[in-house]
Amino acid sequence: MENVDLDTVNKVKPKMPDTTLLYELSDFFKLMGDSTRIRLLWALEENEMCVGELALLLNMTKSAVSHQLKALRSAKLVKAQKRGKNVFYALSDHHVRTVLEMALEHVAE
Amino acid sequence: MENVDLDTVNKVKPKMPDTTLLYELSDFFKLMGDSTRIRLLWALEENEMCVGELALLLNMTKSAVSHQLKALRSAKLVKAQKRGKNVFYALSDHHVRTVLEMALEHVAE
DNA sequence: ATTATAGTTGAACAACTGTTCAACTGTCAA
DNA sequence: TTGACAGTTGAACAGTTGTTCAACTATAAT
Repeated sequence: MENVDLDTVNKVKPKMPDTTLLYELSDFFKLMGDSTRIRLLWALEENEMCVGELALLLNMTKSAVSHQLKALRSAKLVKAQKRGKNVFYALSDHHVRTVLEMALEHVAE
Repeated sequence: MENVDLDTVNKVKPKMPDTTLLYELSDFFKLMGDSTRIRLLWALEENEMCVGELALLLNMTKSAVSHQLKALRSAKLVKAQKRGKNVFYALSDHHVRTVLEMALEHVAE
């Protein structure tokens, strides 16, 4: 004897996005849900930088930075370019900028 | 003998947002970075619903749903209203809608 | 060739996260 | 008041995550 409105549930059910899409969506947000990665993205929005510069800027080890850059890279949020001994990273998509600004607006209110 | 451009680092450093803001920002994304919570938000965008309905819709226990709703509630993303034996949840802010659609656009490309 | 630096990688570890379970509160109906 | 149902809560557990460490590759300079 459940006290739920089945009509409501059945009305909403077909409007839910595809499961695959939902996972991609939450994976995207998961990637942003870490202060280190957010800082990396923010920094790269200002300037392309190599791993050592990013490490210095964020006061972290190169290893830690490299690990996080790898995550951002496999999500295609940043791209890497090797020049000499250095690997320079840059935003691959300025869609990211919009989302960041959007969220900042939400948070800052 | 570090091979980094200190000028770049020093130029970017003051442009980085305040630490507190960065944490709020990543906390916000962290909250979205879970498929259950995303689905809850999506569902509530269609209709306010009680815990039992949400549990049915998402095929989860009421307990699990309740736990996640609590997280969303303390972040002020949803609001609760008790009516009789039921507790109805609704989006407290349709800023959320914009961010979701924004991100969806990014993911869906 | 040798050495030093830049960056990457994988394993290990601690910290955190989401779900389950069981016990609980509060509300309605009989 | 008793019973049934809606929802909440905290502890426990497994799975995941981020950083560290040490070993590694690759490039440049001497």
